[in-house]
Amino acid sequence: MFRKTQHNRVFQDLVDQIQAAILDGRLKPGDKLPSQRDLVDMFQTSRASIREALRVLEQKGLIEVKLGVSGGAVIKTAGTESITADLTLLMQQQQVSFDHLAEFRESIEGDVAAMAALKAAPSDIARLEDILVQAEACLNGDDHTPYDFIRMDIRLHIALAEITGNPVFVAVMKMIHETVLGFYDRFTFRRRAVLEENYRDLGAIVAAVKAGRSEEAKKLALSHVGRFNRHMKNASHGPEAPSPSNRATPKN
Amino acid sequence: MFRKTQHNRVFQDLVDQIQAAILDGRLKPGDKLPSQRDLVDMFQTSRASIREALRVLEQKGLIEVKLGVSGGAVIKTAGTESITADLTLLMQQQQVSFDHLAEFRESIEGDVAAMAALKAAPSDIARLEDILVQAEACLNGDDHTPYDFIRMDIRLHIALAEITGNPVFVAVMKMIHETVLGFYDRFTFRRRAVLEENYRDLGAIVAAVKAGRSEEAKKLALSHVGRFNRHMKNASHGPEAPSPSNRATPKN
DNA sequence: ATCATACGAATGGGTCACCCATTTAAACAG
DNA sequence: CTGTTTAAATGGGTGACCCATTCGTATGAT
Repeated sequence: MFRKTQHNRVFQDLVDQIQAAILDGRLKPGDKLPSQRDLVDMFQTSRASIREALRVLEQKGLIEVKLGVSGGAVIKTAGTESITADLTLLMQQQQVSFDHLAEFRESIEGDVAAMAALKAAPSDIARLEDILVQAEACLNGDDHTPYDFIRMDIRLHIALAEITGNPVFVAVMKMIHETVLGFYDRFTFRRRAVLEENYRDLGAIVAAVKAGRSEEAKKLALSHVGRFNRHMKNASHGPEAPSPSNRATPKN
Repeated sequence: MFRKTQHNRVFQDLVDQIQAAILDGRLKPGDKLPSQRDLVDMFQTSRASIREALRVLEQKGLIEVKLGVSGGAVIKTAGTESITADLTLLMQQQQVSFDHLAEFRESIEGDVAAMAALKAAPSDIARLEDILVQAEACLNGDDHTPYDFIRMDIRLHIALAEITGNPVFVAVMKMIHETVLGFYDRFTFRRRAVLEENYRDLGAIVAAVKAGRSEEAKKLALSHVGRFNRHMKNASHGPEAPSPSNRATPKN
């Protein structure tokens, strides 16, 4: 039951030690780790092992490695990026279908909108309305690009999640929308009427949030998501079932 | 806009390629990657870079590396381990609190129970009832271990998610519960009355699912989760805010 | 023949001594 | 004072090498 002698690999020890230092607060975001060569001296190990450890910490999203003199590994501010990437990965592995995502969205977006309506501060409202303005620009601007409008749609939904103040909702929301984005390559909306309907939905949701009407926001978000999903379904006339495009996890 | 020459690090290219092969299905769980030295020949790179790539893939939970002759890197079955580890990490960084998780649970578990009530097949009911029997054994058996009962509680909730047929719910549910489990080291339930109340809740939920009463199942699940969260809150009388035990990411 | 032991090959883990590209700051020329 | 060059420190990368683990196989005693 006791662990075997030296059963830990060297790089794992390094990862544990550095991670513990970060979690204990001995290393704060923005702090810089010693150079790889100094770490070699400190830990009495080889540079390759040091680098494997840094690679793992980097992948975990705990540090960021920069090049050049006085570059090095700096402790990153905690964020939800890595977990979003991992969940996206899991979804791709498990062959999650668009219907699965749609069902999940319908379960969660209503609650998010309702919570946002209860918690929104004036600055939050301003941010939402700013996104609305940008969305309208994408809709009516000269360079009318449906893809940009969708980006704004997603930004608004994530903004709602951020208003809840709950990072779990933010992480899950980002994950869902980033994965959904993978479907747009095939089923991009080209009908302007659909986009306009979408825009009106967003405006109504923001108005309800602004007024603090949580139940109304919830109902609007639900019908919005439901209608969106139906449009996506109608747009999918392809031979096989929709599946996300096979790009690797982006920007990781 | 085009990426700079060789802007990718070598190990990142390797990670992307191998990961894409796994996600495409060209590499299936159980398959074994070539040996590190063969990969050196195939990719025309150094062994150190190969190993950094394998380390990252290992950390992502995509492969498992074994020692000895005819050891090597085997593709792992998709799992939620790495995601759970990441979420645990976030919680340790105090970015996610128990309250956040609790709020999220209350948002999602009701819908899961309702969907399960609508979709449950007789075999699903049998499985739920089997779990109930085991939970009762943990409660009344000679070796009365609260921890085992909690495991059964979690198994039942995950079983409900599986009945929905939606892998997104399953993944999210596993993630949440496995993370919540990290709190039990400090706030283990020792009062038998709480456990019994929990058990009655579960029985009622299963009964509602069996009868196909989705709304009733939803309400029961909501009150169950809400009461559970209140108990957890009351149990936390410690000086500081509840935070998961500081063990490193388990078995990763 | 059978079983136990010893050996050797292949593998991942680890180390060392290098070299290169990038980046910054100091030194220098105008 | 300004712009340019240069040197140093850093992370990225490579190849040769050794070690511990593991397993198949050969060897040998029974």
